[in-house]
Amino acid sequence: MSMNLKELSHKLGLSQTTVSRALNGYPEVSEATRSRVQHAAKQHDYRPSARAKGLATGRALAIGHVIQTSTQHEMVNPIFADFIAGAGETYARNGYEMVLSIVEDAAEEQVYRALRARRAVDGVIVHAPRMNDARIALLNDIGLPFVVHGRASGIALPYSWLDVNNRSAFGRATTFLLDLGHRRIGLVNGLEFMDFAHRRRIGFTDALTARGVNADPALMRSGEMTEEFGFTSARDMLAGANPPTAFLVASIICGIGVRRAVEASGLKMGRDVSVIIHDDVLSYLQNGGAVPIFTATRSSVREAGRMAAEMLLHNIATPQAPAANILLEAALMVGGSTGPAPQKDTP
Amino acid sequence: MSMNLKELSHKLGLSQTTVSRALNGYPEVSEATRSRVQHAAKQHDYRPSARAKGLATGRALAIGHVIQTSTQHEMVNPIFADFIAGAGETYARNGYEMVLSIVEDAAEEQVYRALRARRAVDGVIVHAPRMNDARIALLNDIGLPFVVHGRASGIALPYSWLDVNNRSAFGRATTFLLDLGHRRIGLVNGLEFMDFAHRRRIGFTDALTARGVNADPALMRSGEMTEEFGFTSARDMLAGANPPTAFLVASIICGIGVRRAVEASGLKMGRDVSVIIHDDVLSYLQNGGAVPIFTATRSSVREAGRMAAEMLLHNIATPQAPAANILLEAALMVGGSTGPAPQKDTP
DNA sequence: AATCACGTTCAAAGCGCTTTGGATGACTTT
DNA sequence: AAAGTCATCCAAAGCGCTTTGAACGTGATT
Repeated sequence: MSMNLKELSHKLGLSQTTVSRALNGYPEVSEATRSRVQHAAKQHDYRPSARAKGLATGRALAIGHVIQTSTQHEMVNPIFADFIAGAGETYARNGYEMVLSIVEDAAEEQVYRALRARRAVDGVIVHAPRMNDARIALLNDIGLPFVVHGRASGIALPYSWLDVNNRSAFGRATTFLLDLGHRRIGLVNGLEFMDFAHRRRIGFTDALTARGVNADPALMRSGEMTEEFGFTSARDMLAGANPPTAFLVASIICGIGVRRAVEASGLKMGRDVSVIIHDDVLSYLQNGGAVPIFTATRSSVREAGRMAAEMLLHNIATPQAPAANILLEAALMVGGSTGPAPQKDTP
Repeated sequence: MSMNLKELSHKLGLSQTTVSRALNGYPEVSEATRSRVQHAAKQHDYRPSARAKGLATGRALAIGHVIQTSTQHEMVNPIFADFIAGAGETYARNGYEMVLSIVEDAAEEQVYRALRARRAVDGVIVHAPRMNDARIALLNDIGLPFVVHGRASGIALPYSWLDVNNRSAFGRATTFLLDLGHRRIGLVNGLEFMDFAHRRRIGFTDALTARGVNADPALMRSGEMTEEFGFTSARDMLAGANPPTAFLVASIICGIGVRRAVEASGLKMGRDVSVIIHDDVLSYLQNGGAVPIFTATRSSVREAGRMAAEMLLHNIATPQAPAANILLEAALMVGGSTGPAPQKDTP
């Protein structure tokens, strides 16, 4: 159907060398022939075969994203779609392809090795790093360029990452609640072997102790960040002896569950109970319209995808460059879900 | 780093031909040498270069997924992550790769042409078909195998698709509400140039007229299926002169917005207002735990991804086979969001 | 007029596989 | 003993590009 280099060059009465060079912008081609070639290429919709080009150049012109799905829950990370939407824009602009591997936790190492051995990609983005994540050493080992979305506490050697300042974000949110008079604050966190969740808890507890408030273990939950988890966590805490007047919640999805629990308890969010969520600015689950539903620490994951992809392409282009790091600060946006702590009934 | 065929065959004292054949399961190799080769390959972690193999065989061993993101809203289809999680499992089992292209609506045709011309993929899955979707003719034209997730009304020629029976699902849900005594039912639908949304409306209105109930245009909204859209649609309808006692809602995300509006109006979902959603069984946004939050028409989009991928691989393997179609019936699952219509105050 | 430099073009090798069309030797068959 | 079968193996061509090294013609230099 569509033509190849041989046919195109034949049709033009030129050698494959010249045509290839004309199209790839090499200087040793006269401007006259270059434009003649470009015209013909456009006209016949010629595009070099990705495989042949990759074979010849040794570069795959593709980036891998390996996404885990826990066997038990079949859970897909909800921020994933927006992250790759952002990254995909960067790839498209630079002539790269994005290849996705879905993999169960256990087989993950094999997938990275396979990507490398088959020369299927020029680099990978590491998603959802855990503490002491083994993938970082592995990728260093096999020499596959990578950028981590997040960080992995406990890893000594330098590596490229892009992360939100989770500690500071949750610290500021906690202080904000304290300023409103809240003293009993519930934390609805992600799984704490995930690095971001660990950092968020540190930010939370540090901010509490800085004000002389004790972090009550009964008010801290961690789990897979589903709506149901938000609901049951908040419901149980609210049913306790000394219930919280505020919640700090790891995601908008959890936050929706928390709201459901608050309302199921006959309370009103923003009046009886304050809620702050972390908002990744998911395109399909925006935090309200003009005025945010939830007060939130906010950082666009789509933008993170764009930037992480750019870092990676840069790493690939200049392999000798040192590891780069980007730490984004989340914005604390006030919405309708927070207010002053309700006055205690005085006897 | 990792070795190639030449090195491996040299190390074994065999020709490349024999090693290649041994690994690819051809019969003209003795069992003794075959196992010797397989051992050595495993030991040295040899895997054929994807590019070289693709070039030699003419097959890409990759499937393309082109996902749109409207320029205006930067909206990513929320069902997307789970669909490709399902499809990815199928690909992994069959040695295929998944390549993703993010594209703005306008440039879509170009992306398909490019995938074909560059021989980057052996086939594609078409997501989110619109009515009279132009992509179907295009793909037929350029001869790129494809399977549509959904259908496109108005297309004459046969093509492979896998779809949920949206008309029947929304028809049954409507009848269910009518049986509960509801007569004023609001429809919160997707954009109606999307084929699935169109079919759902037909199912809804047909079921109403079958019972002699008029479909009130004031009770039908269509838009991008965000939480905010669900909220504003329900809020406005509830504020009308003759408000609905029930809602039929296109997705769980919209449903969450509808619930917010119901509660903001001081009403209780399941008692004052009934709500039925369509539930795609998104892994990160499950419809409650043991007992569903929302009564729902339910069909797993992850399972759809698995099946669509299988259809496509089958189409590729046997190109002469006729177009295949799969129509899935959604399950109507009763949850806590529906109940009998409230009695009208009789004067 | 011979040499040099330069801009432009090309033939051919190579990337790492698969696959075609033999070769080789052992074992039967006649 | 010659011919035919069969199971194994191999050399080499080919997939569609990029890139090396050389050739060619033209105008400037000596």
